[in-house]
Amino acid sequence: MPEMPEVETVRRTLIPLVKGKTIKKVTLWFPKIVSTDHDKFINELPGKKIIDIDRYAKFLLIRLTGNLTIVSHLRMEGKYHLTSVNAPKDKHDHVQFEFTDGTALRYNDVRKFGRMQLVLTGTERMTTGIGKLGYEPNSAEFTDDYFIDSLKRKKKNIKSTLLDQTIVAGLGNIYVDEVLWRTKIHPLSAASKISRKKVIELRKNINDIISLAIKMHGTTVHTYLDANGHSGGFQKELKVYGHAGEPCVVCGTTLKKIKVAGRGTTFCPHCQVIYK
DNA sequence: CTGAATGTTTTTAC
DNA sequence: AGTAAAAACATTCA
Repeated sequence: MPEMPEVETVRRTLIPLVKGKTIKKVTLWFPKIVSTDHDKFINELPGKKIIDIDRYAKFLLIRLTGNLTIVSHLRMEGKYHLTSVNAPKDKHDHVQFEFTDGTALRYNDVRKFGRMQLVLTGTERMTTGIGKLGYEPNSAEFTDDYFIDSLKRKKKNIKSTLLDQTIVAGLGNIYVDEVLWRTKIHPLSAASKISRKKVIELRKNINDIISLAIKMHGTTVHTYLDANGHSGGFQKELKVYGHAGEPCVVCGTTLKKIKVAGRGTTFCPHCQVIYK
């Protein structure tokens, strides 16, 4: 489902639904979603209260009393929704957090790719793979110098580089295509060969597009919905993703779709320059 | 039937 | 050893 703007939208819509609620019981209908100890997940959560929800890149961090944090990654299709405890279970509801007030937070995921981990608050970077991530767009650490220097040492193409999360964390397939189109860089360009000037422009566009997408509550292109079941608004702003075969809005050239890093990649063969 | 779909992790291959 | 490409995960839809 989601890249950083969608996860941020989920975070914002989820907080008013669950903050302050106390967990009464946890049910794992599809236990594999939880990749830490299942008994601990079921036994340690009852009695704990949800204090807040944070986010790093595409990871949600559900903060609980008792110094506990549930690290939740929605991967491709994960969704949260609040129901009454006795509402019928959807075919793809996999985890339920039942609260003391009779409501329940359910995790629904058609493809079952999403994962949750229960960790001690403060240890997330050590225990969950968040430690391998690069900086977030719009963070103080994501500077021109850092970005220029990081791209210089990469040996692969720019699309794969932006997707792998180790330099910038939070972009996914949709926003990478959009950002590269806006910066007029061909997705197969060697990351290390892009000029300093273009890298600076690229960083600005990453920041701008992510900010705008968050403002518009994310992008719904497949099945993404926020915690209230609402779709995003940024799909109206997409210029290349999902528009293969249509004319480029800048030059009119037919947008082309290829495969890069195993992912569908749409770009304008005329506007986007290849650096190699 | 075949392939592709918002993503990460694991395996394989240099 | 470290990087990068490929496969795996599971389901639905065109």
